[in-house]
Amino acid sequence: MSDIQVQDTADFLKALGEFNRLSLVYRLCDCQSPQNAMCLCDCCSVDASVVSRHLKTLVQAGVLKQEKKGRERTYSLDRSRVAKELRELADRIETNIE
Amino acid sequence: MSDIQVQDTADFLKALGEFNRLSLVYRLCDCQSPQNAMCLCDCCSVDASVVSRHLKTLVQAGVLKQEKKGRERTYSLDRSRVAKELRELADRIETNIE
DNA sequence: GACACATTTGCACAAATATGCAAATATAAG
DNA sequence: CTTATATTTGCATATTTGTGCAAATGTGTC
Repeated sequence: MSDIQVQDTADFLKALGEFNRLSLVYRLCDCQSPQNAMCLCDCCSVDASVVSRHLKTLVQAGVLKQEKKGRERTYSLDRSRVAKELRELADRIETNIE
Repeated sequence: MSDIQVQDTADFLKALGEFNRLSLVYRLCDCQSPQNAMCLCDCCSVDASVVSRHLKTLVQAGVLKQEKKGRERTYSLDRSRVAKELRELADRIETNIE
């Protein structure tokens, strides 16, 4: 496994491994439609600018998808992508190479 | 989901979300028997004391199991625990609550 | 264009983190 | 007990990261 692959996976996990960001993810987990940033602010008690930055981090890590809707931007979980990544890691770790 | 549960999961992911620590995990992935710290030093080019600290972090996060063997300490992946945690998260994220 | 609202960015700062080195500790072997 | 080896800890430090506030930007509405 190349260093770059390891780094990519580490970055993906790091994006999820912070309290406020994971709270945002769980919050979006329960939403059927994309949500805008203002709405997502409710779930963590930090400044809107901080939420904006966390959302950006999650988009860059491939956890969220972003859409422009007029003056708002809406966010939704990339459910299949995140689940796939986590399951691949789980499989890799559980498999004891003989 | 309680704040404490979110924090625990975030801490677990954060432990995995660092290059050298994830390298250690992948390295142990390919080992059938527990390895000592000196041996594990090979896989990341940092001081032994740094490896020691990373291993401690991973043990505290429940990723690794530690055993004392004479003057060495050996480490092994808690494969089932890690896989279970990752799969639970994957399931939660993939499931769109109707 | 003027205004309102949503979001991002620049800046400053505190806290957390990763790191290396040297010293301390633990323990096996002689 | 002394020595050698494995690991941890204390300390200093550079870097990264999370945060808030104010200003800037983008965009719809009047």
